[in-house]
Amino acid sequence: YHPIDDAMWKKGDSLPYMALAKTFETIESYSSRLVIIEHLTNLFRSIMLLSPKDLVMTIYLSINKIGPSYEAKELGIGDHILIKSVAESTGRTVDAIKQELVEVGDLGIIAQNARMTQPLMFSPPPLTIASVFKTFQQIADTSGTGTGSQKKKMDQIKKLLIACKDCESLYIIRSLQGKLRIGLAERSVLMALAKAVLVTPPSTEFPPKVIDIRKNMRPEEFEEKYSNTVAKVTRAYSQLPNYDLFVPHLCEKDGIDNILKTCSLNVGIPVKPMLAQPTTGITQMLDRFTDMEFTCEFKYDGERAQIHYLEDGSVHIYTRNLEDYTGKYPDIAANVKKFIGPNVKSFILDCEAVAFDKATKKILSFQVLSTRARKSVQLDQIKVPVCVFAFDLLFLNGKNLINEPFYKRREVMVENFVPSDGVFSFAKYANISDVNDIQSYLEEAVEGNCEGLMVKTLKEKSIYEPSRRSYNWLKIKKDYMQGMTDSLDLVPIGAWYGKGKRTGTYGAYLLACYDEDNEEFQTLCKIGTGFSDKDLSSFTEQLKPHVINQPRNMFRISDSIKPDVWLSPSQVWEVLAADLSISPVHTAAYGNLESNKGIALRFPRFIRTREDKSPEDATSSEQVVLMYQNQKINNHNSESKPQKDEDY
DNA sequence: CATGGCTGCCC
DNA sequence: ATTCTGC
DNA sequence: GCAGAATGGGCAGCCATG
Repeated sequence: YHPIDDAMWKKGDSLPYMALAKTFETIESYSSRLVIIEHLTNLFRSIMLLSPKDLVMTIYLSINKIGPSYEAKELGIGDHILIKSVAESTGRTVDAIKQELVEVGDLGIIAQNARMTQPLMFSPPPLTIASVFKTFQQIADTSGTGTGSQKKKMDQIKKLLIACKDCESLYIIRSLQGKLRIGLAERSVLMALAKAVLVTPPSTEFPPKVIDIRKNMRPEEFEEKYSNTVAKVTRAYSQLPNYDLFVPHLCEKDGIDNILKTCSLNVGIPVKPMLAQPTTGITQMLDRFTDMEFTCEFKYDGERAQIHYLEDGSVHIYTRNLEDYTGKYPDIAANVKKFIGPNVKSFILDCEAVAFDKATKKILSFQVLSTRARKSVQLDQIKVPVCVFAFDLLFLNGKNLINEPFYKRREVMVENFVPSDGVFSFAKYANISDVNDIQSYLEEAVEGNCEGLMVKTLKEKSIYEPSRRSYNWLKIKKDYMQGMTDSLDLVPIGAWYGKGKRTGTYGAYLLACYDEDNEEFQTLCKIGTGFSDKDLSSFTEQLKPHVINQPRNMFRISDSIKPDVWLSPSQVWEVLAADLSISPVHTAAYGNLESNKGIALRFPRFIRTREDKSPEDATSSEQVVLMYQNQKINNHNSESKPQKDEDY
């Protein structure tokens, strides 16, 4: 590939959106990530030479964002508005589009196949990367009640669609849906970016001296440089996850060499957080950490909070996905001075914010935390107080700690922060390695209203490096472990058509338990995970004969749940879940715990069919209530309080 | 001005 | 969040 | 083992509708 001669535009031309759309089309036709990355690399090489100003916008369009999470506005566009837009621009009804969606499984394909029927005085100019990106930003900026902002958004979408040629509408629609689904996500985009700057080094000359560095290099030599570059680039990005700032540094002369310095950690700018991989048992965990020292920590059920404290005393708080949630937690900001040691001037602390009952000094459930207001919260209006549980320290007093081993980071954290009742605490931990000790520690964690344990290496491979392996930590929850959580046996009574790679089969089902007293099926959850591809197609076949036109009278269903098809009860499926919650939409044990509310499953997944059971043998509503009441923590949040309190 | 649907984001 | 799948 | 793409419950906040 020659990045100048083979590009579909010339230096000085505006970068056509078609160049990106065609690259997406190619990428979509391959499943090998190596091939995918090579194609995107080539596009990036051309852009860096011919239209360098458009590189950042192209990256954003490739990862489906319009800016860094912590500052970008959202599109505020969903399937509803998109279907309406496609319907209007093709002169068809919303119902017709929805009907076709069942067969096609992809709104983008429908848009691509349709002829746009808007009358045009003259054909609009071709889309450019800049015009598409700008329109996306304008859509995000469109807001306001009574101003018809949704209509305005639809008009902007329709304008885009009319200007689309060829496969462009496919990717415009998918971008607006927030799902490109071409087998490319941020990690591969970063690898392609790294490869592009390596293969065709940024240069002030045009054409540059080096078009393809591989021509003067042995393949092994290139491969080594490449993996080195990827490591540096992804590392740098995780320290400065902002393409507006990061890309210019990368494209400087010697950008790669200096990238870790030019894109260093900054207090006030979020860091990509370390994440954890699920582990099915203690043995598996021990296998992963053979011959390494590790530590076990309670895994609290709250919200990840990366707390930044700047020298000027200001505080910023970011979520797991780098959203700015400072406005949600003014109480944490106000409390910082209560929990820092005397020498602390600035820090980045990795924590979990957990709902906390000050009276009983107990942790409250995630569901309670989620009722907290989220925007511009005033200190005196806080209804759900939180306690911060800190577990890692990434930065202190101007010093970057992410290259220190975990035991060291923890040491510095414990030295410099001060637990404060109901306000701040260290995540409880123990440096244990014996299987039985870990087992009982896990039980203790669950007893203490936690989800389970986090397991982390202390010395070897213990630096804070989300770029290399984003799942370098392990998590153990009791529901991952066989025999530690009761499963449920439930009946599919409805189904939804699958989308994307599940087109042609049902993609999700509505499950119910059986209420013996009323002889009715009551819904407990939808389910869409745990199925192998084979399961998906065989269930679709098996259940087809059981499709019914109307829900049976013996189905208790809330108005807000409308499956694409109803099913007569015919099978029983074993299902696992992490928790049970009070539900506004599901009808299991309706009114039993709270008036007008039922019970639902949290994180439901399919395990297997229960060939030995018939629908009436499914888990009963009574059993569901018992399971709810047996939870260590629930939303009534007290063992002493009777559960039934709806009438007094 | 209340309600309900849609969206984004948390898990 | 959980899970499956191709590489 | 990674990266990507299917899918879950449930909440606040925003906007249209009546």
